[in-house]
Parts: sequence; structure tokens; C-alpha cells
Amino acid sequence: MPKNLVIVESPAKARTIEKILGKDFIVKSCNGHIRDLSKKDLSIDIENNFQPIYELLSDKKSVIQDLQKGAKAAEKVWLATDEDREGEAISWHLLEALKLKEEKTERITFHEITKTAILHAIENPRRINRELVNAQQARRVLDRIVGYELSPLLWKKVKPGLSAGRVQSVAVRLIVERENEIKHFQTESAFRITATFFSKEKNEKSLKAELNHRYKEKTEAVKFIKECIGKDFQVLNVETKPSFKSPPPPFTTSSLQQEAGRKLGFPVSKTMVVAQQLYETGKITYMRTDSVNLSSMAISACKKEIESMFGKEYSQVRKYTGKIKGAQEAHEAIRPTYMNAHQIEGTRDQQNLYELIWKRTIASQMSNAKLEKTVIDISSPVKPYLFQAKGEVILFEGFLKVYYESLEEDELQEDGNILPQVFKDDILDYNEIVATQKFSQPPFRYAETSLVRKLEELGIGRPSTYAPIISTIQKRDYVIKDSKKGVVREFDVISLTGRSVEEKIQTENVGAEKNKLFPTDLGIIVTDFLSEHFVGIMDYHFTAGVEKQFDEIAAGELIWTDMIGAFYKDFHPQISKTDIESKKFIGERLLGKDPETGLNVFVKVGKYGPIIQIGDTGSDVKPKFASLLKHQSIHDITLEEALPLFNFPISLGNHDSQEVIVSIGPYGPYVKYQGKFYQIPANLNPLKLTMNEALEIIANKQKGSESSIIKEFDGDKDLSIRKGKWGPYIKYKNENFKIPKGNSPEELSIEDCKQMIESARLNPPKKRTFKKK
DNA sequence: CAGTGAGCGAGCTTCCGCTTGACTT
Repeated sequence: MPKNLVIVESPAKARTIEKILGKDFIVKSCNGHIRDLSKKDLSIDIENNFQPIYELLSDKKSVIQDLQKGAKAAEKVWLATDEDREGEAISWHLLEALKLKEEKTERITFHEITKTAILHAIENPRRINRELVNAQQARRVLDRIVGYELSPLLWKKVKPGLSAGRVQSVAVRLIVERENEIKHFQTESAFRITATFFSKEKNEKSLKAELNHRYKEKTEAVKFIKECIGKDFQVLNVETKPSFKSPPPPFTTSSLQQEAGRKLGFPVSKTMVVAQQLYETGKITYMRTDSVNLSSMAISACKKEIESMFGKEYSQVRKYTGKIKGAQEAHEAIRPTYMNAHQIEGTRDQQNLYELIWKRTIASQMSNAKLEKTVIDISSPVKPYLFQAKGEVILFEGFLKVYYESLEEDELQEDGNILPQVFKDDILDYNEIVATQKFSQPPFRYAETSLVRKLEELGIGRPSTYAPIISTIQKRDYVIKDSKKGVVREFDVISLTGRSVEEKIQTENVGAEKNKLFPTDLGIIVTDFLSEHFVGIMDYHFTAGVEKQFDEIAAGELIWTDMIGAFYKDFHPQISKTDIESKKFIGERLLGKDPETGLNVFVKVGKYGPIIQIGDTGSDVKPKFASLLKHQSIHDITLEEALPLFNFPISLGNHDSQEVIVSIGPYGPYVKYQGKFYQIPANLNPLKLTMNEALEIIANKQKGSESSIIKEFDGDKDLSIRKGKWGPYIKYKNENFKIPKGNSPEELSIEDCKQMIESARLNPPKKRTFKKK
């Protein structure tokens, strides 16, 4: 029996370390936190100086039992959880929950999983850092108080089941405010003047240049263009400057999510799932980290790869240090475990993500790209303005040989082009000079990844929570991921070729956005409510402020219960005050009077979402209600748009002597035909649905269910092989059966299927236990 | 899964940050 038990946070890590330490050590994983405040109630004894009341996590029972057994048998227990605030707390909870004796317990930490680092850690154990643990308790208790006092207030004032918290409420606020900026954005336009010049003598390729001034008015632009007719243009100056580009640092959770989003089109959650798979199969280091640091081993491995692939001049050893404030760097950056594995076996997604990580890691240890930037100034007929041509030439690729960092939409810049050679005082002629009307752009809506980036910038949330935050705010209906079609906009173009000036109107499609986060009516209302009554919590810098205090607690300069006490003293009375003084906060708005009945018409957010209401609440006649359609908002819907919602259900008439009905149900708009329901796609307006469209929806659905059939059998009409959410399965009458792995569904015979059904019946799958939601 | 929303009131919902299961129709 091994004398030593080492406890780490993750099983994959445990396996690796066990190999390193050898037979005297057994290494087990606690799988993260094992104890927490009870979910049922606040579980903080306010009267008793905010003492937290912890309980063991129910889903960790078997883990804890196993650890307890191991600890009993061992002579020494080594707590080797992560070296950050949460990790320290996990060690402390282990100490308490497993009832470990302090004298036979050691706390060790290491930054990289190598033999040297781990042996060094074993030789230098320490005690649990109580101050750091207290900083974690303060974090935990603060989040609980905020979440569990704000949420019930929302249930009462807005709608049951809602939630609020230090992180999620600010995330929603970012999206709501961005939407407001877009709504109030004043578009301005100006005329951008571009020209293509050529040298009469040299007959080289043409030179594109832009005037360093934009004219606000069309008349001014036209006047300028006319001034150019027949003029010569002189090269005033040619300036060439060397320049360089450095590679981006290795991946953190957040930067990986962004790049995988932009380059591979992965949503945040998918990136994490695939990265987890790579981690578990030992291909990459840990995927939840905010560190850009690489181990010395990784750095030398990179160097070796780069030098053998590209040569010495491409290698440049770099040490990256985190710049994010408050980052708790318990892990390395995300990198391949073995730099010499350029590709891996696995699914397409795994290979793509791995390749991205490999390239980014390699690039981070490569030399700068060397560039030459050239600016050519060319005279214009109107002083003091001049035309400028900008070019960029890559002299030495450096890291660009393997990796280009993609840019956010708002960072997109025009690439410098390659310029023909011209000299000072050269005289140029023009091919064309064009004035194009350009419109200023409103800010972009957040996508999942850009929201994560913003949260990280503000120090809000942690690598392990970025993906859950995104899903929580959508699950609560505060935010929806959606796409928006652009609108066509006209713009003026005035062009000069030879001596003729031509004016045209062209069109462009603007404002189209894909997979962006839009606030819902509910999200807007909850944000307004919280911003009005809880300015402090909703402040974008609230988290940064409390993080600073957590650091002080960790440094022993502040007592954690004092910090929480000071916070609670202001926060709790604000909850009570709002509870008493604030009325229902559901965005109710009077639209006008119903022309038929003369009754008041309102919109508001109801128990099941945004609704329109005819008649006053509490009057003798029971009011009538109807749901708003998707894309309608209580904030701007008009009486004329709202009233037709009461027309449902709408009969479209008969088809094959059966009635076709359109209506709105709890799951959205639908067509009902022959007792069956068919969902109406979001791009069709249910109010204006035609019989033909309805029949098409029905036909599509029926085709869809047919196309899920992989194979049918003439011998048995009840039997079919179908494609399902979890892969192919056998359908027999109304029952479904799993196909054991390793069979190709197309080749199964009736007998094969019957046999599988037989064996499935003999070994029924365990009932899935659903977690209470 | 499919046409809810008054009022009454029981009993329910909720936070953030660590981790990985179990394995479906």
C-alpha cells in the first residue's frame, strides 16, 4: 500500500502525476470543489458575523468517500490543488471535510507537470494559506448574498424564476447598452476621394491614393472633382520606414474562444468541449487558464521545432507575462503537450482546434515580421490637402509564416498594397478620381466571443465560467443569439475619367449581422430595474473593486468579515427599501384605446413573456391577452401593430376538406392541420401566412421526417433504421432501440435488427435521472 | 409540448467558480 496520497483537482492531471511519482504515491482527483453553501437558502449566518454554512456537494459523494478511504490508509496526504484562490480553498475544504490531521497533511503547488517541478514541490511543502482561503470565502459569500437577495426581488417585482448576479447582470447590461448605442446612433456621411494615378513616362502599374480630407457635402466633393479635370499631379514626397509586427502571446481560455470563433466558427461552448477532449487525450495542456506563460520545457521544444522547420533566424525565445489585472495564474497557457506533434488523430473539429493551438504556440516563439511601410504624398489641386498612397511590403515573414491573428470587426483595417516605384517630383496623370459617399457605422453588437473578451477586459468572470455565463443569460431569456438581415442603402458616387464627370447612385447592403447577441424585452427591463436601484452592483468596475479587496484579504491587510460587513450594511437596506417602495416593474405602456371597445390597450412583460392586454387589470370585465411575436418589442410596438395579434387563431380555409389553422402557442407560432402541429419558421409572419406557405411548411416537415429514414424493409413495414440526434437507431413500431457501436446502419438486415431489439430488451438501458432544474 | 396571462396562495425559482460524469431516442 502506498504511503502517500496526493490530491489534485482533475483526473487527467492525477494520471500524469502518478506516473511521475512512482509506486510510493497514489494520486487521486477531487474533481473541483467538494463543499459549498447549500443551494436551498442563503446559508450564511448573518447574525453570527457572516459565518458560511457549508455542505458536501451531493454529486461528489463517491469521490469524497474514495478520498476518505485513501486518506485513512495513507501516512501522509499531499494537497496539490491549483495555486490560486479557489485551489487554496479546495485544499482547505478537503482538510476539513476529510477530517485530515494537520500534522500528516502537506500543501504543495507546482506550475508545470514535470518531474523536476513536482519533486521540488514535494521537497518544499507548506501550510494552507488561511488568508487566501478567506479571500475565497469572501468571494463566495459576496456572490451568494448578491445573487440570493437580488433574484427574489426580481421574482416579486418582475417575473418568477429570474436571476441576477455580480457577473451575469453586468454581462446583460453590456448588451443592453450596446443596443441603445446602436439605436441612438446618428449616421453621418462624408465623401471619400480616391484616385488611381499613373506615370506617363514609366507606364508602370497604377498607384492608388486617397485624399487626406473628406468632404461633408456633395457639392463640395463635386467641386473638388471638377478642380481635378486635366490637372497634373506631382509626387511631393516618398517616405519609407522600416516597421515590424510581433506575434500574439499563446492562448488563454478567452483568446482561444475568440480565435476559434472567428477562424473556425465555433461557439464558445463548442470550443470548450473540443478543447476538453484534446486535454483528456493528453494532447494539450489545461484549457481553463488566464495565463500566457509557457514552461521552460515548452519554450525549448518550440525553439527546436522552429529551427528545424524554418531555420534559426525564425526563432526568438519570448517570455510572456500576464497583463490582465487580477489574473490568477494557476496554469500554463493553452499549448500542445508535445510541440513535435504538428498534427493529431481525431475528429475534424479536434484537428482544427489543435492546429490552431499549435500554430499560435509556435508563432509566439518566432521572430518579428519585418515590414517596410511607404507613404507617398501627391499634390492635389486644393491646398492644403494632398493625396496619399500607403503601401506595406513584408521584408521578412517571421511568425507570419505560420500564424495570422484575426481581427475583430471593429478593428478591420485596409491592407497596405504594394506600390509601384515612383520618385519625388515625378509627374503623374490620373486614370480615375472618385468621390464616394461613406457612412459612419454604429458600434457592432456583441457576439459570444467578443462579449467574453469584454468581460475579461473588465476582469469579470473566470476562464471556467465564460461559457456558462453566455448560456445562462440566454437561458433566462435576457439575451438571444440572432441574425439580422441588412438593409439596402443608397450612396452617391461622383467619378472623373478623362475630362468627363459622372454622377451615379449606387446601393449597398448594410447592418447585416450573424449570430449576435440581442437583448430581449425582459433583459432590458431587468437591466433598467437593477441599474435604477443597484448602481453599485451594476457598475462595470464593481468586480475590479472587490477583487482589490480580496487581494488585501489575501495579503492579510483586511479581515474578510469586515469587508462583507461593510458591503452588507449598504446593500441589504437597499434591497428592503426597493422591496417596499418599488411597484411591479414590467415595462407596462399604454398604447391607446381599442377602436372597437374603447378599452385601454397595454403592453408589458407577463408571466410567459411580452404580451398585449385589452382592458384594465381589476376591472369588471376580464382583460384579454395575446403574446407578442418574435421581433416585436414592448418598447416600440404600436397600437396598429398590436391589435391584429388578437386575430389568432386564424383559419386559412380547407385543404383536402380539412381546416388549416394558424395560431400562437406556448412554443411560438404554428400551423395546425389534421390534428398535427407545424412550427412556423421565424422568417415568416404568422399574421400574413398564406395557404400556400402553410402547405409548404407542412410538406417540408413531412419530408424532413422521411429524410431521417436511412433504411426501410419490405419484409417488415414496422421496422426502419433512422437518423437521430445521437446517431442512427432502430425504430420498431413506436419503440426506438440503440444500435451497438461498430455496426454500419446501412448494411443491417431485418435479422440483425430483430436481434438487436431482442438484446436491447434483455438489457434495458438505465433510466436517465434528470437533475431538477 | 400546442389556444396561458384576473385573484387567491402554497411551493417553487436564484449566485459564482472548481471539476467531470453518464450515455440517452
